[in-house]
Amino acid sequence: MAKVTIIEVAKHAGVSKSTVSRVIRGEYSSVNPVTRDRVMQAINELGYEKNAIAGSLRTNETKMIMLIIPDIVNAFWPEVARGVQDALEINGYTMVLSCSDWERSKEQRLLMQARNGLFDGIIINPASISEKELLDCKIPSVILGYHEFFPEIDMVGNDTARGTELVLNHLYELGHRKIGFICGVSMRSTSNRRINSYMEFMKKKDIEIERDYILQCHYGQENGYDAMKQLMTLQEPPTAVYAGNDILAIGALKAAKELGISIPGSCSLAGMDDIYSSSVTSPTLTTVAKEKYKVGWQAAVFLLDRIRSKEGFIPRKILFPPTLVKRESTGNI
Amino acid sequence: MAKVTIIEVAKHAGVSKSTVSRVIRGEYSSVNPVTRDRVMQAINELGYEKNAIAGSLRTNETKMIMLIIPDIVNAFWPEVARGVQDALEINGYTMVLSCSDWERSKEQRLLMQARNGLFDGIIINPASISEKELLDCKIPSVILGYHEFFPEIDMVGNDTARGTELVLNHLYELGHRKIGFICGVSMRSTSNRRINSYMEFMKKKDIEIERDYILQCHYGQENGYDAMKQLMTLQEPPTAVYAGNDILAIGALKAAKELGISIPGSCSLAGMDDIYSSSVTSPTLTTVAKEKYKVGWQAAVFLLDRIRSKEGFIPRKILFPPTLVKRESTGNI
DNA sequence: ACAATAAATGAGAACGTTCCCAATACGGAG
DNA sequence: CTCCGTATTGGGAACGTTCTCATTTATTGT
Repeated sequence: MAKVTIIEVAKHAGVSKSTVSRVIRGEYSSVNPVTRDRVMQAINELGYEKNAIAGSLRTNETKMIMLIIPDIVNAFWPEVARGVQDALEINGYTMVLSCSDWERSKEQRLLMQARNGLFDGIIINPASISEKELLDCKIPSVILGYHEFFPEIDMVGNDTARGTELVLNHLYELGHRKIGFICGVSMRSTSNRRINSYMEFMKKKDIEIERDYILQCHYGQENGYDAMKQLMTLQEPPTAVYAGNDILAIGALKAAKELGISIPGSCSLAGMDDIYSSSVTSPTLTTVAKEKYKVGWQAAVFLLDRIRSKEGFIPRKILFPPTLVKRESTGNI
Repeated sequence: MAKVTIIEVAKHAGVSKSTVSRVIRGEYSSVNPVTRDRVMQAINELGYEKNAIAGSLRTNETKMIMLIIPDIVNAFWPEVARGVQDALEINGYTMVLSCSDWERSKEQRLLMQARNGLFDGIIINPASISEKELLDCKIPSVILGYHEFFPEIDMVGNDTARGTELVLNHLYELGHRKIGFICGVSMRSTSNRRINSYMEFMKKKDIEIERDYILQCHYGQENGYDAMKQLMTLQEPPTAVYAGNDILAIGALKAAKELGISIPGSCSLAGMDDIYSSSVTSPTLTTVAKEKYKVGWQAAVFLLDRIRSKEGFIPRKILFPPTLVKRESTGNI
């Protein structure tokens, strides 16, 4: 009943605990095959199981990585998490998933745990912490998503600016010039960048920017709904609307239906993220697919890399190019 | 740079490490307020941070709980996970999330980690392991979902049989007697139970069971699509279809559209799970909402309970009653 | 057959806490 | 003034590994 330790195994096999330890850790090269077998047998007979905690105390590594995301319920993150997990797993690491809920206090509490030596690394989509706070953890880390304020840290995300451009260009090519923009506002800088992308595109195409066409709101379906109603009741409503994410677009679609506006007949509509739901509405939504799994995977790869070769890299940044998913909600003017 | 330990804090504050340890653990009752302050100050000045690993080695607890689910990408689980996490968090525990992918080997690997002493408890939706394997871990555990083969272990889930009954009754009351059933097949016993519920209901209502109305398939959208086509091309197609989950229902809806069958005009359609997507299709889908967050929360509560009062409980089982969500896809015959 | 090298093993000190028990200090009662 | 209970503190042994050396045993070349 009392749990069996390496020492008892050693006694039972008639060797020293050092030898048992070597066998456990798979350091076969330096232990005689026949004693190895004897030890193995002792392990099986006694039902020995290694105490990972004790090992970690000595080696200073836990083979566990903490992944901090704002919210698992949000459809985007689970797939990223899967990428992280799969990449870690084949390298013998375990993923620990936690949510910050965009709350500073939770985020800090989680980081604190990491500092306590429980994790060998952190992959985080930062909600409110600063680069300094992260660096202070003295633990290898990788940033998820585009964040301009973390110059020193590895980063992997999606090139949303490029995504915006893809959508706008698609609408432009369909003949649209009056393009509304329902822009989600997040805690960090992402959404302003999107507005910039929009502005730039318009400038590049020599389209005058109509302030009323740009609406900022939170990322909820009802916000998309409200925004769409607002856009459609302008004296001169846009002929196409780009919503900052699919949830907003779904809300917008609902508004259009209520107003009797045919999509894409009277107005084209496009979203971003390519969540599953956007493929089951009627009409199905044109949107931009971001890399999710791949982002998670790459983040894990970067992190493991850092963990293994401690020093002196320059920070690496990867933004994956998103792809346009053309569906039914966009059409010629 | 070298990390500062309890000993250096002790030196710096001019006390013994025992005293520092007491302060760290918040055992304030047995340390003089003034020395306490001195220790606190030393901690701050040196930037001391407790090494959780070392502590765990001694106390034999890590305050970490492993949650094993088949797949985070599946819309159902994230919310359960949130429930677990929130309940654990307020009790000072951390959730570690891992996915088994319904693979026996992964599941076993995860359990093995738990046996290694890394976790104080397990909450699991078992894919392939047996009760014995779980009990062998000698760690408090809770089963997620309905599983008949775990009599000795606490369990919390949804009463899907009741859910099926709710849907069927709803359709019955709308006048439907010819009810098709697209039944998902899972690795474990759940789906057979659903067929039983269906059979029982039909028997209770004195409706003769038409074998052709019952189709078994995997839980993919395309499977729902195929099944619906099959049902609708029978000589005497059903006037209502109940799909085992929303994904199947969405596939079925697509098939109906292609066949020009109006929903709910010519055929009613209902799903189960109440995933977000089922609220954005046209028509929106009638479905059954299961408790997700609550299930996770309750599982965590049970587990903590077990952890705290080691011995001799009888196993507890809770099945939450699901609720019918009436939407547009069901109507009078 | 002997030295030199390589392979296999063992002994014991870390790792940084917590826990048990002994030691000391401080009051108040007798 | 002494004794005893209580409140604080300190000392050192766990906890179960891994790691560094030293030691023993086998192997090779001459």
